[in-house]
Amino acid sequence: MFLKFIQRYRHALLYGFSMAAVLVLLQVVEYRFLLLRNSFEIYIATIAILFTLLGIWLASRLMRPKVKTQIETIVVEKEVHVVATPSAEVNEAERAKLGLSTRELEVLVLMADGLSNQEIAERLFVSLNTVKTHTSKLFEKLDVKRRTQAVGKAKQLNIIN
Amino acid sequence: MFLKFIQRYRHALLYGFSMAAVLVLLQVVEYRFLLLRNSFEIYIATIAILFTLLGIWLASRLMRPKVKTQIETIVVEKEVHVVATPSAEVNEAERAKLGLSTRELEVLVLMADGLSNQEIAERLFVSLNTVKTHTSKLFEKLDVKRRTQAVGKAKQLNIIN
DNA sequence: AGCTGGGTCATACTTTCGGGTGAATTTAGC
DNA sequence: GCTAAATTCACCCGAAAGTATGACCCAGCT
Repeated sequence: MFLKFIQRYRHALLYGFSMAAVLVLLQVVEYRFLLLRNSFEIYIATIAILFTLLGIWLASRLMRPKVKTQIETIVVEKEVHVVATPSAEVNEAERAKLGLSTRELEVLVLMADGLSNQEIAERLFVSLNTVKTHTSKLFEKLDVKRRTQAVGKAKQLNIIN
Repeated sequence: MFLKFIQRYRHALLYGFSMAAVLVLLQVVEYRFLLLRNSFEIYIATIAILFTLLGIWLASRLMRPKVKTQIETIVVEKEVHVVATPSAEVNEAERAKLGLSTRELEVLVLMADGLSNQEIAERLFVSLNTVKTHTSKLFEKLDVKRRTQAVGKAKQLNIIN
């Protein structure tokens, strides 16, 4: 838990600590070297440059490894699939765990096929408003905000497909 | 000559001017707001944060992907592997076949994570309108009408994981 | 009979999407 | 240098999605 947090936000944390360290360091030496020579500007400029470099470093750190992490996590997911899913069973377990009703599940499936609410409504012979109600509850139960996320999460949990 | 120099190092110059401007600005207001409240640290921290952001921006400007040609040449090699590769390689072949640009692919990936256009815009440091343009072209190239379908098709084609 | 959960529908409102169009700027390739 | 593709951004507009709230019906349970 805690370790994972550190792992995940290690760069941000490191940045924070660096910032603190630099500030402390600069304050220690400020009286003897900088302010004596009436060079407040140099002091600020130093900080500016330092933190610009830090920003550049941060950016290069944060932008790269994203793809890698995704791939790795997905590999894990796939291993799970192999070990424990004959598809239709986990399906039911997860569905029950989340408290999804049959109707909501139907909507979810059609949603995953990329149908619009209107199309889902026509397919299920209900009104558009009804579909919206279902999707709303669906999002609530799946703890997501958008249909794209709902589909993603549902697939990940093996509720559908 | 001189114009070309400006053209080429426009970002660096802009950075320099920004830095100067911020310093001046901060010095103008420092006496009334900051030092009055005995918050020298806040002053420094503000500068640090500002220039960190500037650094990040600079980095994302300067080290942006210029790899288009490389990718396309590599694609040829990787098509050889296509038969026997499950994830990351088929990726490239299909991407090239559909003519998806790097930026479009980035948008696609974030879209598959269930982010809204606004969130994607913030993540990529571009405007909402730009993201919309990308999604439009994506839908066209993937021959779909909605983002849900785009994500589904992309996953099916192994363009994204 | 009363309560509960699922399903249905509505109205009103806000936000997000997506289409269409045009345009400036960069970059790569010729 | 010129061209083509890529990237960026803007404005408008209509459609779709999503939120909030309330209401009605019905089957099953207590």
